[in-house]
Amino acid sequence: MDMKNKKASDATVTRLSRYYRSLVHLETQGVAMVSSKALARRDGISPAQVRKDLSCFGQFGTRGQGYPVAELKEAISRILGLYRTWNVALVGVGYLGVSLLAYREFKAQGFHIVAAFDNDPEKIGKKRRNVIIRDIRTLPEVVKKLDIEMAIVTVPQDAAQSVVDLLVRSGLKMILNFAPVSLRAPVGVVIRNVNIAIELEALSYHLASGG
Amino acid sequence: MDMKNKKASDATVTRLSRYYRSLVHLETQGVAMVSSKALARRDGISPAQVRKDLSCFGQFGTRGQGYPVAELKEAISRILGLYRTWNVALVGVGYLGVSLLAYREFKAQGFHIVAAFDNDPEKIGKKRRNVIIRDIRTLPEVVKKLDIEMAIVTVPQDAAQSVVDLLVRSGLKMILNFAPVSLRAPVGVVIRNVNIAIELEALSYHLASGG
DNA sequence: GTCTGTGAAGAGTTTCACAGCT
DNA sequence: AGCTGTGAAACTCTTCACAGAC
Repeated sequence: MDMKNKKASDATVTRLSRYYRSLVHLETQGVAMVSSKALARRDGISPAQVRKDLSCFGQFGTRGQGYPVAELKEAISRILGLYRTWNVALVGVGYLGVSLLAYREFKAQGFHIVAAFDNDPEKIGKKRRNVIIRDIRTLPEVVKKLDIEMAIVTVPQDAAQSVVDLLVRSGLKMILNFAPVSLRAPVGVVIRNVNIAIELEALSYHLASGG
Repeated sequence: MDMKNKKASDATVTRLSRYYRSLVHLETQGVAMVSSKALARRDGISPAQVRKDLSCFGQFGTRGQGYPVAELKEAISRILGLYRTWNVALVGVGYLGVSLLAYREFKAQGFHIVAAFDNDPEKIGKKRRNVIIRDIRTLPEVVKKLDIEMAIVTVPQDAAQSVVDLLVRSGLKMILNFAPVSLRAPVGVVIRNVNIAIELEALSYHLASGG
């Protein structure tokens, strides 16, 4: 990967994902070129922000013209690692876990959930959405055998830290955590947290404080 | 609400939710006082950050002693609006929607999903997790009748904007959106987005760019 | 001594504004 | 003319450091 990558912040990477979606949409509409202004408006972002974000990774536009939709889409797909597929493990097959197994957007972006794990003997061995549920204790070997690089954690709070420890011991470096708890992991392991209850609390803050 | 509220950023409010969870935990452990340092360590945050965050809303601590766990918990619960219950509508009863209906953390924090809506005649009239699924067209009247103030949107991309428009017309001001698309709403309406695919993309960025 | 509360400094992010290309 | 790319300015958020309270 020979992109210049000055230093993209987390916020920049997140916006890149948005641009990507907009570009996919524009491409299906047959649009060939798009200006930072037009891209920005679609996402409620400033045109300068769009240009700065993109400038972290190279020069994709032509002055006076704008950005070529297809090429920019390709470039972002390479930056975000969407040009390839990723094998993903799902740990914790509760309601949320099952709904993620069925989530189409994942497969569409190249994220394949190839294994699911749980510790409930009732669940182990069964299939949900065509994925077999395995004993959590087999995780380290399955990770190696299936070449898994990412994990999605949807276990209860209490179990989350020990699951993360197990994932780290198994060599995984990318974890998406849905348990409502702060997790510790060694440097080099990237954990992203999705905390649905906290999102609602942020909303209720606005109402409660007289928004 | 007579708190001083200097100007709490989104990040501050999110951290408040974390502190709240830690405080709940500490209270069950019988801990009476906690220092900013101890609170911070539990969440991987700096002690100064904890103090600054709290200082947005008042002075809750005692110098030399720390913060009284029970009182601080109460105060944050008031700030975040957790001292009361909120009636919430769920729009879009797909896999994700159903899993949110079953999400215990919501009820524990006072968020009650009192109505679910869909536009699929197959689903309308049936119950999932003890909540009846209603015709989306009845939303405005049901919102009024059941005193609903928040909505969770789990419909497909294409439908998301029109659902948000309907919610806004029905008088809702707080929306939690799970559709992977940027939404427009008038000022005064707070929309928070949870975009699960984007989270995975941010992870894959780190791996793809040689993390 | 310990620990909070907070102004000031530092770091990071966004916006501005304009040079330079088409 | 229109639009990108980017240094500089503006703004925001975090950390520092210390006065003041126990």
